Amino acid sequence: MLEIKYVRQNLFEVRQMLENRNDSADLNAFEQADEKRREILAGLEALRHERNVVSDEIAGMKKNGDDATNRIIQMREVSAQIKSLEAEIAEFDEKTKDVLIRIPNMPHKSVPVGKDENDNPVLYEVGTPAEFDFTPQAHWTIGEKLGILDFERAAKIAGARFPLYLGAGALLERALINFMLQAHTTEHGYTEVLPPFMVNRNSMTNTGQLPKFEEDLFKLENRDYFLIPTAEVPVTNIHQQEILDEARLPVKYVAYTPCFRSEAGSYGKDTRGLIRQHQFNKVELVKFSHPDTSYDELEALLADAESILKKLELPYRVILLCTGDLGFSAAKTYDIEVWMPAQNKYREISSCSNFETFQARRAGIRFKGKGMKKTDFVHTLNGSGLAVGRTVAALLENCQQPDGSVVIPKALRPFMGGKERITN
RNA sequence: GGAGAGAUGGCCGAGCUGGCUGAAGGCGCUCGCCUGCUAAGCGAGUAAUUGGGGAAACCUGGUUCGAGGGUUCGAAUCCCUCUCUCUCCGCCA
Repeated sequence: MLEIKYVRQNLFEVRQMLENRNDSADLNAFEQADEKRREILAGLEALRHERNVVSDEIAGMKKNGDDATNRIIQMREVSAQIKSLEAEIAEFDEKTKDVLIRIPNMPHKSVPVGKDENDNPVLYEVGTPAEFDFTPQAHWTIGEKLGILDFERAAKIAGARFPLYLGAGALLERALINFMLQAHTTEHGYTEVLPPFMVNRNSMTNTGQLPKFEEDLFKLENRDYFLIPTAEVPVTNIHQQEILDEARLPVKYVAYTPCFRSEAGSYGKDTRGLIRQHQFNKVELVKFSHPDTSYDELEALLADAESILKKLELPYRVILLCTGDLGFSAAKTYDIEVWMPAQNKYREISSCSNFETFQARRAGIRFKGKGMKKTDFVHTLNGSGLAVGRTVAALLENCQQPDGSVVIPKALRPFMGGKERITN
């Protein structure tokens, strides 16, 4: 959420931002309701002041045994007025909040203006896609032939867009999770957490999934719980409504969780394979940073995520999301895209973002340090480190052999019980 | 599922026969004093949020004692609803 004062005083900039993001938040409704609200508030506060003063007077009179009946009668009227003004102001309050909570974050100055994903600049490429002297197979073909992925049976169990890993496939998924957690905890200084996989409405609102994107989420019936679409939600909410000690910053967490997404509106996209599933595993990095250093932290976060791909020797590139492709809550986002030989293109495998104070303001996550008179909002950041299912897909495709087997990258072998290759 | 207890400031914890309590006391923290160093000791200060005035120091209004509603001139304190936590019993991993 943007600060209400900021929106009030920078209507032009906010309007421009909405245009750059192709967003339709109703600023006019905000402007009107906000003005009306402030107008009423002035009168309301004066009346409240009167009530407070006279109530004290009445207390004094009663203490002295004086008759306070007149004042009490007079205050009855004031109280009634306060009550009606409060009802009135609540209406406009709700209207302003309703718009405010649907306004996306302001992009960082370094974010290029652009219409959609085609305008995302490629920053750099790492590694060279391997040359195959045979036609590389899609990962789902490789997986099914090796008997480690079974989408048909998964569909019987749950439906389309669910994975079923078997044997070495299940082991591979688990090994990758451990491998990533190991790297981030021991080499990059993150603290491992294992959070709830369902959260309440409030937590979803804090991180920005709600109220705008409810249709993307799985919700439990008859209970106000949602399945998490990313560990960002529970982990960022660890510190909601807290005031952190400045000396503790940055606070860094890494969490493995499954992620659940309805994928509403993506019918026909990536219908085969592990790329787009209703349920997938992800290792997520989350940081609570001092505002002054949050963009350094973003670079470091990106590097932490990249390091996994480097260790796995998978070719990838890094792109910068333009305004038209930027997520609702993010001020700046780097996507890491891994090379997929069968598709002959790069596919997103990680998304690393700085949310600045957008989520912190919604969630009430602040910090205070020595010499600070007031608290300040932290900057929250997060990034996939990495999406595990997509890593499996990339690994199967990039490491496939002419005979249909898959060679396991050296760095991963200790997590696979020493296994060097997946064969039939 | 049944029966109880509770939710107060960074933390612990009073208050809860309505007004002088934005909130005692302690811990922690900050500043000063003292001490050869450390520890101890002494003194002062220390909630958040939002509006107005001021260059600033600061002055000043409103709101906030889990959330929402009600009673009242006035509520942390009384009433109702909800959420969460804890204890005991039952059941179940």
